[in-house]
Amino acid sequence: MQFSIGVEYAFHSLFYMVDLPEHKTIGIKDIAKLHGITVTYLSKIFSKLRKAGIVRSIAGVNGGYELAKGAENISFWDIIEAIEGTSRLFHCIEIRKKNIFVNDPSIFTDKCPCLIKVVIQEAEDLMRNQLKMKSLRWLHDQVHKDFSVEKRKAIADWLKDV
Amino acid sequence: MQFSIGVEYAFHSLFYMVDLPEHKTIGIKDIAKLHGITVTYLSKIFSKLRKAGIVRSIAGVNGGYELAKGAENISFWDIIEAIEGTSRLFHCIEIRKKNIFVNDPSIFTDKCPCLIKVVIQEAEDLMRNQLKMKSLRWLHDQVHKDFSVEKRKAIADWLKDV
DNA sequence: TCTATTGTGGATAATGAGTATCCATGTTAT
DNA sequence: ATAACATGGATACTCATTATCCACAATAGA
Repeated sequence: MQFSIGVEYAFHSLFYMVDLPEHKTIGIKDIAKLHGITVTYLSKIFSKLRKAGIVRSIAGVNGGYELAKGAENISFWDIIEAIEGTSRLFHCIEIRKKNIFVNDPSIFTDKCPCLIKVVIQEAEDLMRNQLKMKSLRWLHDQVHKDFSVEKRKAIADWLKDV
Repeated sequence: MQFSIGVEYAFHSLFYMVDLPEHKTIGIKDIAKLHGITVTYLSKIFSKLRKAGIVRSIAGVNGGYELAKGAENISFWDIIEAIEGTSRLFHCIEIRKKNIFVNDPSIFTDKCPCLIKVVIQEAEDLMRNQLKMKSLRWLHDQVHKDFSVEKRKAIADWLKDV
């Protein structure tokens, strides 16, 4: 039970896009090369990010992607939910409906929703809310603080040429 | 990205075992019939619960399963971890290692562990801790509070005969 | 207008985890 | 001894994820 690899690709792709100069886009081709994966595969991931309103696409020559809103308004959970979808960790499929006590409805009248589901979803919400509090901007600033001058320059140069 | 169905089978199986009289065991066969699944499949789930120290097995005639400790000492998370394992939601496979900046090690010297992983794991820990606070006993008492006298009797009678 | 560049989406295959069953084996009360 | 019970190996089926190829649409610049 893990997040898909697409979440990691999304995080690391978006991380570099924070430094993109205003009105400059970056092509899928360049990010795919950066990660060593194919263009068409990464495009599926960016398709999800686009539908979630995290990035914006510009078609045609010199087109590409840019962040659809400020990095401070893109949370960790926004990115995860864009890739993983909105489904819950515990999806009660009501196996109780099949159990032997069901034959007598007067005896088997559980309250719905199932309490197990409620408890697990409440715990899940704690996690989600924590992830909603950390933004892509925060991640970017924390990480860049520890980058050397040379590394920041290397990234900036690379972004200039793509 | 969801918990496996085994988690639900485990919860609903253990729920009935709380009412089991002292030193009385229940056979896999009866629980499997209750849920409408095969004995061998449910035995895989109970094998995990046994290895996690949640239930204890007695082989041979009149054998079966019983809780290995008090229901108040079995948390929601204990049950989930027994079935799902201990792996984390976000397992950073370090795609950065493949990226183009790696060719120059003096430039690419990220601190490990990856900050993305740290943040997600901290959020996950909030969820885990919340699930560690709710016990099987608590679930049992909350649900039984709302059960009718007839239903409680039906369950008790069923447990007496298995 | 033509063309090279860039994103979009359908079709498809490979992989791997989860779901599920059957059967052989070991243990134990009667 | 035997019937009842758990255990573990082998196997197959299903399904989401991972991944690629290709045809198509959009667009900037020659």
